[in-house]
Amino acid sequence: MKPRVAKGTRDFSAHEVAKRNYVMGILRETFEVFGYSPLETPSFENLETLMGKYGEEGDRLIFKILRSGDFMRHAAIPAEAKGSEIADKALRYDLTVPFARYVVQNAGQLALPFKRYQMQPVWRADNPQKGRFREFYQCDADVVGSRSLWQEVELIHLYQQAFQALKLPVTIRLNNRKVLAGIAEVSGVGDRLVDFTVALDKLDKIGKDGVLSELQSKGFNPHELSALEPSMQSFQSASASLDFLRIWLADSAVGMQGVEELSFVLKHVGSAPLSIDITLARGLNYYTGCIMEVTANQVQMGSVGGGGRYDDLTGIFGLKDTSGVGISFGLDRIILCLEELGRLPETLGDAPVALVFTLSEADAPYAYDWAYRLRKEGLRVEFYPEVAKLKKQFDYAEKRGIPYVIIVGESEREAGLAQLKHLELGDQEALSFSDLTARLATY
RNA sequence: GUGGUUGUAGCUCAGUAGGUUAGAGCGCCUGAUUGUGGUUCAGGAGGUCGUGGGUUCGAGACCCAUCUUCCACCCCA
Repeated sequence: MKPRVAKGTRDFSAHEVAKRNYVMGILRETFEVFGYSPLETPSFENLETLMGKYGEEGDRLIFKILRSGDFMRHAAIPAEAKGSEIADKALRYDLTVPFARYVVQNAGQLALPFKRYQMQPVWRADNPQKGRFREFYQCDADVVGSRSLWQEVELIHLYQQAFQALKLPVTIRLNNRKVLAGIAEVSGVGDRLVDFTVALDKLDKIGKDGVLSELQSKGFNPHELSALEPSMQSFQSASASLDFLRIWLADSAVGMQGVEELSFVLKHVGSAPLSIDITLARGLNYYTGCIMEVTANQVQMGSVGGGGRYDDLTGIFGLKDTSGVGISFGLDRIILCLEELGRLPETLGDAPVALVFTLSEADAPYAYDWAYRLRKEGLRVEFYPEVAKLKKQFDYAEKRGIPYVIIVGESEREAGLAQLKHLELGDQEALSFSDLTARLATY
């Protein structure tokens, strides 16, 4: 059997972990600056906690975990066992639903509004593609217990500040589910909102004709199609699109509310790289108010983040009237974008600064003692544990990206010094312990 | 879940209309060089050709299944 990682998963080498830590560090810092506290939840939840929260498509992509022991014993008809009969747990699909579960479970203790951030892997049984994996990290910030639109403004600024710190130019696209509901309402297709939004969401990809023909195949009649057509135009500016919607949706209470919400956010969001996009729909069906999506400007990649407001999420777990709004960063895609643009810092080094050579069994204790003392000084030092040819030890240091080599042999031992050699420059010097420490500390 | 694509040495890849012991470059190991590498030279190790069936006198090449890679759809970070 050839060893390999499971489909859609990856190993992370030291270098890749360093990149991930760099991005997560910036995100953590930003989250905390904005007043969010960390939370971690289990890798898997009870199946019923997750099922039905992500739409029909989402249910299909949830990784289910077989019951332990004789997992067939609950199946009424073993030959036709249903997933829920032989599996009772599932890997988390996102961080939002486990968060909602946590909020409801601890409703009594939490001070509202409750703000949390969470950075953990999630799993989806999807087919892999560019920037798309079956195990990937999400980094979320959510707040529950406040209907204030200032939360939306704040989250947009959080996006702005985080991506600025990451040096990744992005565009935040903003829309509101209520606007979409309003459009459907005034067009007489309020009962088929989902079909409409799913098709509309593809406008930038398949064009107006593509959207129309998809709607047609879903059973929309010509009259309805022409009623919906105004939603597929492009606008000069955000204010122009809002002006248009105010007239078009005047007869729809929900639509007008959506327009007012958009214009409030727009008014207070200042210089953020924001664009109103009434074709933005997003699939997750728990969103009820504002929805947003972030795309990198110079990289061909799916979205690097998304989020929105959900009024009923905790309602599913029995806690009514608790509105929430949150955003998500796609860590893996962000790293891919930064790599493509060369925006990752070069000093992500994790390697030791020096490798102490072992020349012979007799020299080893003295050489090791140098490593021991340097480590007590807090220096990252590696000790070569075998007696080996110098060529081999040099090659090892080279391959690991270790800049300095320390050689302590018989003559150095007698002098109480060590040779410090810089691999790239090739220069070498016999130094005392304190001089050597000072040299490495300033590297 | 659907459609296409990929899989040969540690890595990148050759392998012609099915025909003896499957090749190259890089890397790796050993030596020239018993305390100073990166160059050079000489030698060497390493492959159940993704896996399982099938066709054939004969399969790395052809057929089927399955897994995997990448891409697209669906959907999404």
